[in-house]
Amino acid sequence: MHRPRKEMIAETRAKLIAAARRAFGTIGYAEASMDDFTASAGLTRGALYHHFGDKKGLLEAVIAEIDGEMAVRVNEVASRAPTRWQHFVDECTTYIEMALEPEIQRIMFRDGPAVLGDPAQWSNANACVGSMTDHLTALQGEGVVVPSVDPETAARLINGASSQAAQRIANSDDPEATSKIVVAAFKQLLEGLLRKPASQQS
Amino acid sequence: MHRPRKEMIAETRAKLIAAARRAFGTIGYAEASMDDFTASAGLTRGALYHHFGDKKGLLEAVIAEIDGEMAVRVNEVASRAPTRWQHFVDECTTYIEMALEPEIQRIMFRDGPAVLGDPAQWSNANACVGSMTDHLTALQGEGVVVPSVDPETAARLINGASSQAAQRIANSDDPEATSKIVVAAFKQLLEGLLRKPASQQS
DNA sequence: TCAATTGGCATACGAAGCGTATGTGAGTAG
DNA sequence: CTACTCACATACGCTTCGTATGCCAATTGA
Repeated sequence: MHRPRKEMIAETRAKLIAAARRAFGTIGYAEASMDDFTASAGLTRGALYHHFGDKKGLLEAVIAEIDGEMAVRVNEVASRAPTRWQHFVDECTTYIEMALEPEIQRIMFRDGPAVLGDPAQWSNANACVGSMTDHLTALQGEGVVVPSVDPETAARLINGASSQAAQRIANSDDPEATSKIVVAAFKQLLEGLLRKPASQQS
Repeated sequence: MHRPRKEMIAETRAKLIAAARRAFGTIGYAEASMDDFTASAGLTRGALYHHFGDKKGLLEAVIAEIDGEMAVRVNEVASRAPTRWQHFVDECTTYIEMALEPEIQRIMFRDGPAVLGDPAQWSNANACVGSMTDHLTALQGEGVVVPSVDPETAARLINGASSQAAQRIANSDDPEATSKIVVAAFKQLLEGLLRKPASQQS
């Protein structure tokens, strides 16, 4: 039998990622003891070092997994929507909603950048921004969005605003009410990208 | 003599903050050994714990200092400018320029949020956002900015976009050229806040 | 001026946590 | 069946952190 072997290895990797994800998402990367969360997966640090090199390597793996999940969720919501612009806006607001989840917020927007540096430089995790960039490019082709902005740049800026939006909602006393206010402001900013019907440039 | 005593204490605090600021700004908060950088100031961890409680407390002090400096610099640039809207835009771009400095980027936008949490909740360091909020409020009063957005929320979102803008420029191969592209996209987003002359809403 | 006291800062100690070097046993190939 | 590979555990030393304790200069009050 060749399979059981490979399957066990894959399972070990998966268990480590799952355990680390739980730890990173709750108590945070810095506070998460490798001894503790590997033990919670029924393993030791030996397995961790073997598969991921070090703690940062494991974080990268966790981030890649989450990024993949986020991309799927964004695309699901994005698929339905009357216009492409609406599609794009939905994508952004979905992004904000996901960033509300403590695990995503902590790992993707807080500890991740602190430990691994600028997310734009992450080799494995940029599916969401890539999707937004594609839509902006298409919208420019359709004449909906002003042609002067660089799509990827705009996507990154929007990404930054989304992160702040999510934090503001999450830390609010009244998330429901705050959400309305924040999303409204966010959409208002997005309108800056739209080509205005009559006049132009200020 | 009552002064020398107080002066020595203040000097000790200042030396600790300066040493920590240097360490945090270069190698980063996590990698900065308290033994090392206190020694570089001719002191020990004893002084650090006495004055700041712990490493995080010292980081807070460093952040408060930097925030104060940033507020001064923003206000300097802000003072001259023909219109209030231009004033506001200049404020934002100055903010981006400051975020380009490695020390500020690392401490204020990377390690700070990772260690202390959402910057919006920092009690001592919010001068810059406060200033932007004030200007947005005034601009709404003048009818320049759409009345529907919450000023502080907008300021926070812009802040997030600024941070991303700075990172994008800083990590670029050609910062000069990238800067133009990024700032252009940033300003475009800001225009979403402007009340349009003729039509409205899309 | 001199004792008592405060408090600023250093030293000493214990507890984790991390990374590496090494060991071991199960699977695999020739 | 033997030798090798490799997934993973164990063991060790180093660094770092937090606290408990000690010391000495500066201040205070008589």
